[in-house]
Amino acid sequence: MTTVETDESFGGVTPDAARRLLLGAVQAFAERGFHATTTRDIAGRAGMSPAALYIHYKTKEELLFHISRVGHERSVAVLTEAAQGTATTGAAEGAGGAARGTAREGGAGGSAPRLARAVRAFVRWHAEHHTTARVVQYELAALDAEHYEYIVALRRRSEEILRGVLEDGVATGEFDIADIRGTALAVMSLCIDVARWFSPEGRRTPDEIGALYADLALRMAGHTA
Amino acid sequence: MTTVETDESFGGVTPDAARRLLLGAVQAFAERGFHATTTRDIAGRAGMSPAALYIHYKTKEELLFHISRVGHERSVAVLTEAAQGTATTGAAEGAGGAARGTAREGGAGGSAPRLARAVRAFVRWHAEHHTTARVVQYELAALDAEHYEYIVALRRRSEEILRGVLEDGVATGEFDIADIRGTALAVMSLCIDVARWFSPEGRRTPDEIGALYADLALRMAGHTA
DNA sequence: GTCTATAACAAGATAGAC
DNA sequence: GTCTATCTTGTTATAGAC
Repeated sequence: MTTVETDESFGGVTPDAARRLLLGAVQAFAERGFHATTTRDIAGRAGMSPAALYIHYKTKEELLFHISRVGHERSVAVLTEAAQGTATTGAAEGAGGAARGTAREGGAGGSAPRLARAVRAFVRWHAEHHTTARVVQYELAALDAEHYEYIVALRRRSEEILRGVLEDGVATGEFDIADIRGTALAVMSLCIDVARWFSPEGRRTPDEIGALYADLALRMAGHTA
Repeated sequence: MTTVETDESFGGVTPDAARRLLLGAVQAFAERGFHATTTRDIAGRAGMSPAALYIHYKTKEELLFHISRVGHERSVAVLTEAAQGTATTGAAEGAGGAARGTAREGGAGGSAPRLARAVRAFVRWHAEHHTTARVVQYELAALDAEHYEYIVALRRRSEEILRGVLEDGVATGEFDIADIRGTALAVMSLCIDVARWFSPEGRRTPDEIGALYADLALRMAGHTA
């Protein structure tokens, strides 16, 4: 519980040494930031000499990119799954988009429970994986141009998913929102910032925060229970 | 308008060279982060040699502390002033605290307009001074222990002010909030994160974002117009 | 108060033995 | 695949002339 986040996100990475380096880098980057972290520190945490790092990753930046990529993919996956119900945003899916806009209210597929589930899951992820999330959210500037573009594309996906839920809810009359895009950004922003301030020593569990934030998001969306 | 933020926050700093260094440091820290910024870069932006920096500041960290301190003081002042009405939070003021809790609704001193004003002003500040705000909010970890404590104390002030407004509103029945502390933190978090994503090139002005966020905060507070 | 020059050191990354 | 040793570069901060 108060354990220092083992982070199963990188469980599939092989060989073993590469995974240990990734884990060490996540912790170091989260604690000190990318630029303040030395390759010696990372290698040390992985129980290796500085030189061994370069067998698995070409540069320190590549290590950061790897973390960012996996982290973003996980959080997008969590959000996507939780936001499922009637339909997600257009571009993200091939078939099944026809159901979008069907004025069906309430039920597991209703926009309100979809929004609540999405926010709760997204917030939970950011709290539970706050170490990874911090790196993922606040060290983007250290990526090189090409890698940065790749990550930004993933981030757009998250925004679109959330915006899709809000749009659906407005269409079905469940939500009352004047500025859908602005509200979607605000909700995203609220969730993301959890990574900045969350501490396992704090007085709330990730799920409690998720539940609170789901309620706040529904209020922001003008959902009248 | 699209000007690169002249930042009048540091207008009073003398001598002139010290102010130019502060301004250069803010820009550099915001663009690249504290650790990735070199003293050569800062001095260069101020039109000086690297050595000249050390006449005005003992270390690079001292420069960061100065920025953080002034920035936090400004944002707390902005929030305090905007949140004024009936009363602010207890500790913050000596006399006048007696009015707190007076079940008076509506008007300029009502909790709803106070919350709206506070959020709008706080958000505006974070957008307009996004360069300074970014440094102030995201480079705290680079401060040494003593300076860090000093800044954290200032931050607590902001939280207390906002929480005070929510408490007053619940007391007067203007707001409907189950978890006041959590909601206050969420509203703060929402405002602060503006510094991360705001861009002068974006489609909204600082005041427009402030207005949107004021509305969102009222919704989060369960304010029923 | 500012400069040029430099001390003192730490960083990322590589070479070559094992 | 990992190590020790090292190259190369760039960093903070200081010394001493002007």
